[in-house]
Amino acid sequence: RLRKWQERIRTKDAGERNLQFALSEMDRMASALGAPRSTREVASVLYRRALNEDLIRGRSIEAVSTSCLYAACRMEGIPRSLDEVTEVARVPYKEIGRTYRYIAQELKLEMQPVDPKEYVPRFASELGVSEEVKQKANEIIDVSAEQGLLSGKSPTGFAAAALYAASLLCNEKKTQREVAEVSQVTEVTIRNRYQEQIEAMGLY
Amino acid sequence: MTSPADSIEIQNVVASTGIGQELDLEALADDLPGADFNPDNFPGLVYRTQNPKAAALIFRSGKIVCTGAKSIDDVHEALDIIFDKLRGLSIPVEEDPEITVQNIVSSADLGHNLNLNALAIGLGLEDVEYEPEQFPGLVYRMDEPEVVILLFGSGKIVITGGKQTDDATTAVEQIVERIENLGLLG
DNA sequence: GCTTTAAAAAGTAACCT
DNA sequence: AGGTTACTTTTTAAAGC
Repeated sequence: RLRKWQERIRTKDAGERNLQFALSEMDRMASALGAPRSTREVASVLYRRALNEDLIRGRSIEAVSTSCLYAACRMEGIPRSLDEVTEVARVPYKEIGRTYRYIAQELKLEMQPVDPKEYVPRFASELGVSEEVKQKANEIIDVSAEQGLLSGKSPTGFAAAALYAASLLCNEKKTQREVAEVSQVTEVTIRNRYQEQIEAMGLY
Repeated sequence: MTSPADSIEIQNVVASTGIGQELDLEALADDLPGADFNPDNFPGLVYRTQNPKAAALIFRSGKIVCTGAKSIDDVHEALDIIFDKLRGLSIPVEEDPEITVQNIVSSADLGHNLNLNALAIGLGLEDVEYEPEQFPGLVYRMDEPEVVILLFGSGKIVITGGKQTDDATTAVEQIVERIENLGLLG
């Protein structure tokens, strides 16, 4: 009886210690990603829910913490791509993706696909383009998505191409290389999405 | 009018069987030309047949997995070739070992582009996995028949996890009906 | 969970010319 | 800029770590 009681305390203490570690990890990554405090709070709520529903068994605290932060950014409408998250994480891309899908399913988060427009403000400010370019990029995204070009495409690449096209249309040209750098997408992908988008806009 | 069900093509059939006889894979690797055996990487010996094209994983226990065949008949033909090769090596093989089809992978074409974003919401986010950042296909798990369907923006789809030939047909009819009811097909 | 095998779908990426 | 190769997803059995 005493053993069980001691074990319970030990488990609870371990859980608390692990929770503190998870919270500090999420805080570290959120800082590195420049995510606001609200996002860290959402992420910590997700982690506590995962802990309460025993979703961490068989997975690393690192992977669950990282996935919660990735999900929280999306839920707050200020997504970080899996590539960006991987850069500040201590677990590989594939494991973050797999753990995120598991957590999202089990916690019934019913995550909507990321809207490429949600990447525009951040990429645009990193590129240092005007408000006009942002608006044009959003317009390009809406028009080409309505024409069915978005299905299956990476939201990051879609946003990157729209920003590249918008920078040309607004005479504030950014090179494909510059856009590729801030969006973590290859120039080949930007070129491919760009061609489809300007055709959709009737601008070729 | 051709229906999507008519576009179904079986792409791969996975089946398991066994010869009811323990095998010395090291010796078998030497006696079977073209056999790949790397016990450090994987416990099974890999043997490929050319006609029909298939790959067999042969285990020490005598159990065999056959994959890559384009039809159930091809699975039987490929395994018969392997059974005969083993017999030719003086390894006793039962007359007609039981062969169990474990998985059939098929492809089909719905004939219209799909708005995967709308489809994810329409089919129910709880039953759907659609993460275009990680993979361009929408993953839909169907209960009856119990198969997994991958749907792409082009309208092309993949049906996998079925054990019977008509699972794919039933699945395609079901998914077409669901998408039509959602007003998302063409 | 991982290792291996096959196959389709479409997107993205890496590498070479 | 283009082409090739290769990886992402799903399924499934096998024996063993």
